Formats: sequence, C-alpha cells, structure tokens
Amino acid sequence: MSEADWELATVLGVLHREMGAIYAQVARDFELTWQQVELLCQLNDASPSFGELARALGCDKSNVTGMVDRLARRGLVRRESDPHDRRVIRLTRTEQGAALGEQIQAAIAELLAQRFVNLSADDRRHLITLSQRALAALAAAG
Amino acid sequence: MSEADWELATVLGVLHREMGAIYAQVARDFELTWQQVELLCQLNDASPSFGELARALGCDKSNVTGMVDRLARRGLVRRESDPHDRRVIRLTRTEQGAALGEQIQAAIAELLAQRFVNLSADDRRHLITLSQRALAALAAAG
DNA sequence: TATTGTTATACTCTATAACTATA
DNA sequence: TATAGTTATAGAGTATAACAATA
Repeated sequence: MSEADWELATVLGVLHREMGAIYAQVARDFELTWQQVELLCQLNDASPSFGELARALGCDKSNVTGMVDRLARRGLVRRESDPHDRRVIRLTRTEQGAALGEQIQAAIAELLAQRFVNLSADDRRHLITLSQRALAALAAAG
Repeated sequence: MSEADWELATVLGVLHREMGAIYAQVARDFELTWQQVELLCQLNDASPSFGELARALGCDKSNVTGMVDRLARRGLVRRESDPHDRRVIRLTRTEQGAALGEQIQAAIAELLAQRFVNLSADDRRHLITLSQRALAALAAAG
C-alpha cells in the first residue's frame, strides 16, 4: 500500500466524520434521525419497494417496517400496494413529506454553503468535479 | 443559493453514503459497530477523558460509559484515573486494542485503495489536496 | 418452493434527568 | 456550587429467525 493510499484514507475519514456531523445537525433541526432523512431522500423521484429501500439504506428489510411506521405516523410517507405483485408494497411521500424533503435538502445545501464559505470558488468547482470522478470510479469498481 | 451549492451538496451527499457503506463493511468484518471503530480511532495517540470522547463522537457523555464498557469487556480499552483530578477518567487502548486499531485502519485504507482503483493517480492526488483544503475551510468557518 | 413484508427478540446507540464523588 | 462519570429510562436503529400471504 502506497503513502498516497494512507493519506487518502485519512483525509476521507476526517471529511466523512465532518459531513456526518453536518447531516446529524440538519436531521435534528427537523426532529428526525439521519436514517429517516436518508429514507426520505430515497423517495425523491421513486416509489421503491421495502426490499429496495433496505438495500439502498444498507439494513435488513425487517428494519424498514419500523422506520416506515414512524414516518407514516407523522404523515410523511404512505404505503401503496403494487398492482403487478400483491406481495410488494411501494412507498411514496405524502405532499407533506415531499415538502419537508425539499426543505431538508435546501437546509443541507445551505449549511454546506455556509460551512464551505472559506473554500474558493475554484476549489469548490474542482472538489465537485473530482468527487464526481471518484463516484464514477467507485461505481466502475463495483 | 447558487447552482454550484446544489451540486456540491448532491455529490458530497452521495460520496458520504458510499463512504459510510465502506466503513460499515470494515466494522462488520471486525465484529464491531462503526461507532466502536470511531471510538477506537480516538485513542490513536491520545488518552481522552470521557467528556472529550463524547464531544469527539457527537454523543452524550452518558452514552460513552456503555460503549467503553463493551469495548473493555472485549479487552480492547482500559480506564485509567487522572492523577491531577480524581473525577476524571482517561481511556487508553490495551495492547490488543492498539493492534486491532492498526489492523482496522489498514483494512480501511486497503479497501479504499481497491474501490478507487479506477481513479487515476493524478485525480487521487488532487482529491487528497482538495479534501485537505475543504477540511481547512471547515475548521476556519467553525 | 421462493419471495415480500411483518413480527418477535435481543443488542446497540442516543438523549434526558437524577445521582455520586470529587473539585 | 459546579463538574466528571455513572445509572436509569425510553426511544430508535440493527441483525436474525420464524411467519403469513402471494408468486
């Protein structure tokens, strides 16, 4: 393993922790857990099944039931049965859930813009480009 | 808010989720939770008090007690009372904990190197540099 | 038979408040 | 009186296994 590999792991680790703190802050501002925010973000333009949600969130499908229950109790999401397969339930946001989801994403972008105010426009542009390439590399590597 | 702010939030959000999956994978490989890994990483070259640990981990001090108990039960950390203030307890890794911590950090760096194999050496170097600048900007913004 | 969502169970993390022993 | 760590409690996330309905 090269020196650069160690440096990459170190700096990405610290950045990951900082980003986690930022997301946790926003979630708490909206009285949600960050897992609930993650789930809500999966419903931006899709109506995933519970199994698809579990895979996207990296948890077991049995956990999704409870998380959805809690969001449904607050009127943010709604279960809808799949017409093609009556075993499957698809999850959609309610109007209230969609409105809240957009507020949350705006709050995240706003907070990031504030916290990165000391990063020059050039650096910010490069950071976006390189992060996109990094994501493409991750996708290619599987 | 500018278009670049939205792009930054989007790409950093996706990257954050990918990194989270990577860390979760490593933690599970070592039969630890990712929170326990975070705690262990705070002991690399320091013996923090429980209050300092709580601040670093972004949780309440009352939570630290249980997390430390579970790590101590596995022989990875040890409580040591502070000679200057008998209210304070400082946490240190055992030899076994130090060895495991190094294994974990090596595993993270190794896995990242594998997953980023499709990112060119140039891009990787730039990603390190820009991430370091981003962290400096975050620190400066408070 | 296999799969989908659910339930039950046990463990962990998280937040709050009350407690103790120091300072 | 203030602070550091602990305890008790309640809610939430996590993993496993067993289950009913459907395919």
